[in-house]
Amino acid sequence: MKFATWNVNSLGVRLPQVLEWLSQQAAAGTSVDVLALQELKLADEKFPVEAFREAGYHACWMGQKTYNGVALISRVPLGAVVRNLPGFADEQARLITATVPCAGGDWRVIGGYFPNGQAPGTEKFDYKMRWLDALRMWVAQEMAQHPRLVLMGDFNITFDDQDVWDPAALRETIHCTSDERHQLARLTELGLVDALRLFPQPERTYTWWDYRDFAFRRKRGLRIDHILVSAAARCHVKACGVDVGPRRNERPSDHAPVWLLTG
DNA sequence: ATGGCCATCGCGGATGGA
Repeated sequence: MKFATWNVNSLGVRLPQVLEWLSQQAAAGTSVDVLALQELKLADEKFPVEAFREAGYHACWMGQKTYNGVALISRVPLGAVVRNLPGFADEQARLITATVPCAGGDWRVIGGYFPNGQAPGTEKFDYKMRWLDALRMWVAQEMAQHPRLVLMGDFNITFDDQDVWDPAALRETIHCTSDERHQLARLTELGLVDALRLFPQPERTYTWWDYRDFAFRRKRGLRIDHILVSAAARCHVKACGVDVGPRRNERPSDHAPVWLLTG
């Protein structure tokens, strides 16, 4: 199985790039089985279900006009879909959970677009913390029922300074605060592993680069998109990496896809 | 020192992102 996550910053704009990337992956020998997408910025009725169907994918999604929006794209039909966090009232479409049937054992997949948080001390930061509390409860509950679980998406949090191009300058700024990292640590303490760090990665491996100031070219980025796996899932993990190729496209997303290969 | 880009909505420029 190959999993991937990609914040596309508007599926309306990026759909051709997503389809191109999926076909490139297939041509390279390992086609993507499950892709989590974030920042669709599309109302539900505008989701390009037909385009994905023609590419050989089923989909479930939770969209909203203008902002946010998440989807799971899968080669096989997805089951037991849950949208957003049960019990956490939220106007924003940020989470989607589904089961991927598999002969060797089903996979439970959660795709998330975590709140940005703006800056410590703001209303939006408080919302991010409350959302993370609710997410942790949900993931704990899901892990109890589904041992083989993958949590992936745009977390909008760096694990540590290795994920930051200039840790000194960005110390305690958004994505890098101790409060956010503490939340991320509590999430992993449920029994989840940061799959990318199971394998050696190139120096300065990031998943997001500012559109401004040639940040991508200058390797000034952050690693804020992650794939976390449960212990039962981790046994099957073969490789994990970031594909920076799509960041070189014309009119790229500011994020690059992260992928995970399992056996 | 400041802001530098991009998408959305909607037709100017504000808002949000990270």
